[in-house]
Amino acid sequence: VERSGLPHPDSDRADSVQREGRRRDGLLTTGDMARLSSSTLRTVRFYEEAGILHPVQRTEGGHRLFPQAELDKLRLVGDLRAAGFPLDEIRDMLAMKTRFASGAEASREVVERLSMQIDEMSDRIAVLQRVRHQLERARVCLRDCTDCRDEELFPNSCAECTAMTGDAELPNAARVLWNLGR
Amino acid sequence: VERSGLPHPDSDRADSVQREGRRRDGLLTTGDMARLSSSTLRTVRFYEEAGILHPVQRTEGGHRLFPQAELDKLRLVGDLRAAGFPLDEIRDMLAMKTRFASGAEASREVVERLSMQIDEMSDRIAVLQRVRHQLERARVCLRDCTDCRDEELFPNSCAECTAMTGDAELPNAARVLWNLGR
DNA sequence: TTGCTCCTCACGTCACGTGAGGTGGC
DNA sequence: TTGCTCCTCACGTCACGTGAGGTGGC
Repeated sequence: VERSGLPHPDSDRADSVQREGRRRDGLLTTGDMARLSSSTLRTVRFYEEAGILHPVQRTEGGHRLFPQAELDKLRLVGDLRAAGFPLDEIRDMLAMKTRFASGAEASREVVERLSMQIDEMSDRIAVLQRVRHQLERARVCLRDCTDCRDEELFPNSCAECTAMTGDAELPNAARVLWNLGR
Repeated sequence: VERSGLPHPDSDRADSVQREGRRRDGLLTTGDMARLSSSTLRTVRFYEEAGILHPVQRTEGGHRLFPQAELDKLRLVGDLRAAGFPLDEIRDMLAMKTRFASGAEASREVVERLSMQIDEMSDRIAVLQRVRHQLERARVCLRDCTDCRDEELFPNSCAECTAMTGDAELPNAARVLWNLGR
């Protein structure tokens, strides 16, 4: 399996300058890129093919060599992918600055784009929190059944059990997981 | 385009009993399922093929008919998919109760599974919050450039600008989006 | 010289989207 | 009878995973 190790702490910049890149010219191999971004060799190559990463050069043997800035980019892309943004949008965003003639204009556009993405992320976080809360409520309901000694009701008639009927607002997850109708 | 309308509010159970399903026998068509779960016809069919949804019957013409409980299931599956869980895991979870002989045992297993999923979700929420915070910090940095009137530095030498060098802790997103090296 | 690393195809996977062309049901 | 709804293939898509078979570089 082609995999990378070690998570990358966003902190400790000082000695990471020493550790990042084992080559004396400061360039990074595909493997360095993968390890230092917690991604994979395949992902680095795929992102190059997708026009997102650009090696500064290749060795005679065809090995890619990347500058440090490409590692920073890869880390950002990884974060944005984890946030759920598609590669097309990410690529477009990375090229934004070059599309405008003045710093003021570029800044306005990039800031607006960032605002939209921040809002999207807030929406996604809210969805996750809502679903998590539903699972938490379901867990509370079903924990009561840990003491169940009933051999009559159990598999198919749990809906008639007092443990279930007691609570008026049964969360949907509990109803579905416990095969209560309705 | 085969799409469904209207988001489903998790609340108002009372009148949804009337609105859900336009048929007098209380059964739901594929289209009803899609609309009432904010998914699509394709998704409903795909979930049946995947062994997750089960129509109670088909009409002579081959139209699927689902009971209300399958709509509840579809809604839960939609929530869990939005939360990032793979279908295999969801299917397995939906079948959990049937795999145990006693209610106590089933409860313990389901509760433990829910706990793991809740923890996973908390991790994902934490990641999203971290990335969102990074984008927010980048936005603050780059907003300063909205007043940029410099025609010398702009596209390529922003790294030398006092607006950038002033702040020691430039977030990675700002460095990458503004093409500052390092 | 020996490994470990990196290379290029190329097919597989997951969860659907997107038509094409045809029938059903109130 | 006219639409709108639903049907079944079947190929496409996105972001990689996963080998197979071969070479590079300290």
